[in-house]
Amino acid sequence: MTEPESTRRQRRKEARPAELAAAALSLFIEKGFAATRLDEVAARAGVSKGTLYLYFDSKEALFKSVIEEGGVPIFEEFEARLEILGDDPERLLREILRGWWTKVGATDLGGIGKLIIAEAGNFPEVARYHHEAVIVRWMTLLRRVITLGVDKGIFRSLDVEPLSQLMFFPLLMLSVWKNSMASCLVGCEAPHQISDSYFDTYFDLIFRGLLVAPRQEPKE
Amino acid sequence: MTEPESTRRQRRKEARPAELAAAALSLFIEKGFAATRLDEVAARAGVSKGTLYLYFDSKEALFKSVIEEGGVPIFEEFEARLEILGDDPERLLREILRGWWTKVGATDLGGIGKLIIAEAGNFPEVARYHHEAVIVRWMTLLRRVITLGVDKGIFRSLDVEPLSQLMFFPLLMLSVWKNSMASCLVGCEAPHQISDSYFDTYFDLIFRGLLVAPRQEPKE
DNA sequence: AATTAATAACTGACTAGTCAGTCATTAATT
DNA sequence: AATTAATGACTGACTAGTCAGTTATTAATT
Repeated sequence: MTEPESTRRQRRKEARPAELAAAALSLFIEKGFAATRLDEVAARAGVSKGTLYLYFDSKEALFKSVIEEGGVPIFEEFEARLEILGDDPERLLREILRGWWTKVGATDLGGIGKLIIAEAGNFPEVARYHHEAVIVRWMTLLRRVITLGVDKGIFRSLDVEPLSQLMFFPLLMLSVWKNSMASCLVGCEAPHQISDSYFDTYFDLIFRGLLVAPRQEPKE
Repeated sequence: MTEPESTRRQRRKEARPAELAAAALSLFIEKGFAATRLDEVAARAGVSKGTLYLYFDSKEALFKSVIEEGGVPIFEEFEARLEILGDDPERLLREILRGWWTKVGATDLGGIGKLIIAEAGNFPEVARYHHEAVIVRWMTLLRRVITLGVDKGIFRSLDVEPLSQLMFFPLLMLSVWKNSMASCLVGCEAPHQISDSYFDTYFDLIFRGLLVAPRQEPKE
């Protein structure tokens, strides 16, 4: 009668790949590809290293798999939901930006951004894939909505390419920050942490910069 | 008569540390800490690995040195130059943002940002040092100038903390991007590269969002 | 229902290769 | 001649990847 469940080995062929991928993703984000030990990945997934090699051919294959599984499904799901919204550009734009944050930026998937940034030099083809399959598609969505707003005369006629990047970068940077610096600054006295009013100020600033006729702010 | 200079070994005690640090910085930025080989650092600096160990105690000491040398002097130099400017907040703000870009973001030093992001998980104390010694000081400068503008009634009275981050993040992200994704997207067809009008649109957007009374844009 | 045989998921000790760090030797400088 | 900067072969610790063996599970037999 010695810990019947927890110590006995389990056979769960279906669940292993996803569990291993999740463990690998979190460790790759924490430590980077090269500094991550496969023994540690296996341990975090609750299996031995040998099991890892039943499901993935090599460390690099594991890395590629983690990148390729993450990001794409979420984008496609989000894109599908967006279709049914109207054609109010400001509403759509807020929806996309908030949507990216809640579905990606604020979740574990946000760490993929940091990971890609860190490993692009070592895995250019993986970075290119992620760029094509995820980043470009989100940016294209943004550009379409911004162009819609410009055509309708609601948004100012600025250069759409840099504009979409300027919309996105504060969110992306925040997500990257949370997955790198944030965890090592715990306990550091408050200033220069990300405050709650970040999003309010973000939307205020960009929409005032973007709209032809911004709403008046309340008199003081 | 076989290449007298290039093959003969040189003794240049003074120049070695800086040359080794520069070689290490560029490789750490390209590949990350763990994936960088000390033989490669030494080769790039034109010496052997043994020489590296004459000037640095360990790989980690080399890393710390590279981070601690880079960034701080530039900030202090810039801060000193800024004193002699007037007290026009908009001009000062443009000067700081442009100054950061030309002195840091667009140079090799910009890569330190990417490096810190990538390695913060493995070297939290180094990340904390860089945060305190560089990031916080630039942000404090920004906040001081923004507060000055708000007090003078030139800038809108928004929350200064997120505002300074929102000013800075598009530049930081651009710098990080150039040191990670950019190099692996060469030859990728034009869209989603960073265009020349990025800065124009950046300043346009943030100052229209920031100023109480933005300049009128030219009639169409 | 109980026993036995067959399957394959899982394990971890092992191998082969890599790389941070050392040190005996070489050669430039004083 | 003495000093010391520079070298690169060497070592030992570490880890990606392997594989012979173990055990949970399922199927067949009694």
